[in-house]
Amino acid sequence: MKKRIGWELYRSFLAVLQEGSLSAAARATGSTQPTLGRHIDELENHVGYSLFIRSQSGLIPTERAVSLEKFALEMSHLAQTFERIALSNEDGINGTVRLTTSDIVGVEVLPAALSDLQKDNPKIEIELVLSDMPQDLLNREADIAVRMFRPKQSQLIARRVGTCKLSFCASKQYIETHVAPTTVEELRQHPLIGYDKETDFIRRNTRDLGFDFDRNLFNYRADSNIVQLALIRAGLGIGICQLAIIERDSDLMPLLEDSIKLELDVWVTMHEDLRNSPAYKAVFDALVLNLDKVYPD
Amino acid sequence: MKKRIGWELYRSFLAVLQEGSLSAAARATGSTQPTLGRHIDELENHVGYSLFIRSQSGLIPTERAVSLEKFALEMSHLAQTFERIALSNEDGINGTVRLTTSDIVGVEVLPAALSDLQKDNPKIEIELVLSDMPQDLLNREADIAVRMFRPKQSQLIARRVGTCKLSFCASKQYIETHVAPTTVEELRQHPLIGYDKETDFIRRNTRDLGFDFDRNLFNYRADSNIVQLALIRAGLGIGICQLAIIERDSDLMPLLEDSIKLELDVWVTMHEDLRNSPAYKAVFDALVLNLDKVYPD
DNA sequence: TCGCTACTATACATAAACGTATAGGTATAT
DNA sequence: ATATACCTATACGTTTATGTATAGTAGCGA
Repeated sequence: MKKRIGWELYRSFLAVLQEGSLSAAARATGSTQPTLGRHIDELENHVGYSLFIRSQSGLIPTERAVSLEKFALEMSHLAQTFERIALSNEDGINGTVRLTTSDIVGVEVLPAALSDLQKDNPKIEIELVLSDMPQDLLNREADIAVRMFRPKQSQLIARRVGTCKLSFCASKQYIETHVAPTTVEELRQHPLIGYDKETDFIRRNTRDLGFDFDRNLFNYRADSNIVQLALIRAGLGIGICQLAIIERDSDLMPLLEDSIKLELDVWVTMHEDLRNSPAYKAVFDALVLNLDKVYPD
Repeated sequence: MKKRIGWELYRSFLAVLQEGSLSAAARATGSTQPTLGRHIDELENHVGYSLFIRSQSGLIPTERAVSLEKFALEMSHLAQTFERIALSNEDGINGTVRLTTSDIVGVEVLPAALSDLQKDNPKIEIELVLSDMPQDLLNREADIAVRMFRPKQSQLIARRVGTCKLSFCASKQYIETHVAPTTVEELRQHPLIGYDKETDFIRRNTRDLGFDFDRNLFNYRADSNIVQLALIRAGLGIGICQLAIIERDSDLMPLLEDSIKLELDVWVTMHEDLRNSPAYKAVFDALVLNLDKVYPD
């Protein structure tokens, strides 16, 4: 009531919450344990109740502390963005840009797509956040996102770069030791690799696919697409993968290529606040250019 | 590059930017002019360039400073939200809730709709922000919004509470001294009150209205709906107003009530982060309940 | 059981941040 | 012209915040 809470307290609060102890938070922030302790104390007697219970193994957040974390976290994202934008020079394209994509795109597609960019603008640093959450950009966890759906938020600049086709596939080794299926029905004779949890995204996109998908169909289940791909590559069975990835890997063979009509739009998205910063624009443009080749319409 | 920018600096930066001078910012933050000056200095030699040019009339922000303002501003909104949520008590519904609505709803409708709430929960404090921006909630400028369109952001909890019908109307005094129009065509004989700038919102909602709207049609133009209403009440002519408001004001008479088929959905919206805070929930529920009566389907 | 390594809490000296006071400058009004 | 009301910049003493050092406690592995 008396005075406003100092913003440094939010920062310390978040650090302790994330690191789990005053000492660890001190290491992470470059401060010291007593200082962090004092900050937490100050914050606590500001709000009037306990935010952490002290223990020998660290500070355990109370329920209310957890419920406040997201605000401090967003502040931290904004502070980072502020710093990065402030430090990105106007003449000469440089700075750190944070990308977020699905795991599979981050591992299989982006490195190649970004190599040109690195050549042209060696001073740009890229941070890659693998995640499927649609809200990373709004929370400022990332600056630019590559996503398989159209973003809904009006605060975002979005560009559609192409179509991502999916297909069944297996490793060459698997094909050589098994009889390749020629119809969808024959798939049931094979060990199948697929998802575990049915997400909204999967539900939406498998609805009008022609045949029913169900997690019980799969012999190997994994929610991570890179894990699925690793299983396919190991020759354990047949799975679904982006055609673009299959074609670039001589060890993978597409199967029943025309049987599955699953095409996803590929979008590159950026927060509109970053439009005027040349580094972000350069990365955005490079992604649009290169992903357009990877995912032709 | 060496150390992170202290979060207090962002706060001071924002204050100076908003207040226009070190001294004013000092007054606003409860700090002092030398301290603010030092903070700005520190921030500047952190980023490596000048953020303000010092003058006798205060500090004038450079272009880059302006481009950084939004991040500090959002941080400030989050800090405020943190504080308010932290201080809102769990047992006993209290705390400060910030509402945003259009000016006309804020002035004509909300006070009555909130009176019940105030009776039941005298400890809740309401701050009212009059604005038409759809993004106030995302920027954390407000906690709950009453809007005439469906919010697009998935991070928001939205509830449709009813339909807002619009109608032509005039003051009783005007009707008594003029011949009331009986057809749309006769409207042209009368002084009309309407908008000045054609916003997206107006364009969308007047498209399939039957007759062309154009700002040149209006003899009195104002973008603010409360101003339009004031002009109508003053008996200057015929304008458009919410039927709910017309019916509650015995001085206003609806005209050609069936000629204009313009119905807007009324939505109450809240950031999902606030769902668990009882004060916000109470206000949200009260708004849904009371606006449902004001705007029946 | 002993030693090692976590951790928090406290004490104390120091360095950093701060506020007060003041100088100096520039408008605007009297 | 002179007074007033702004503003920034600088100097200086003081408070405040911080880091170092240490004590005390719990857990873990040899």
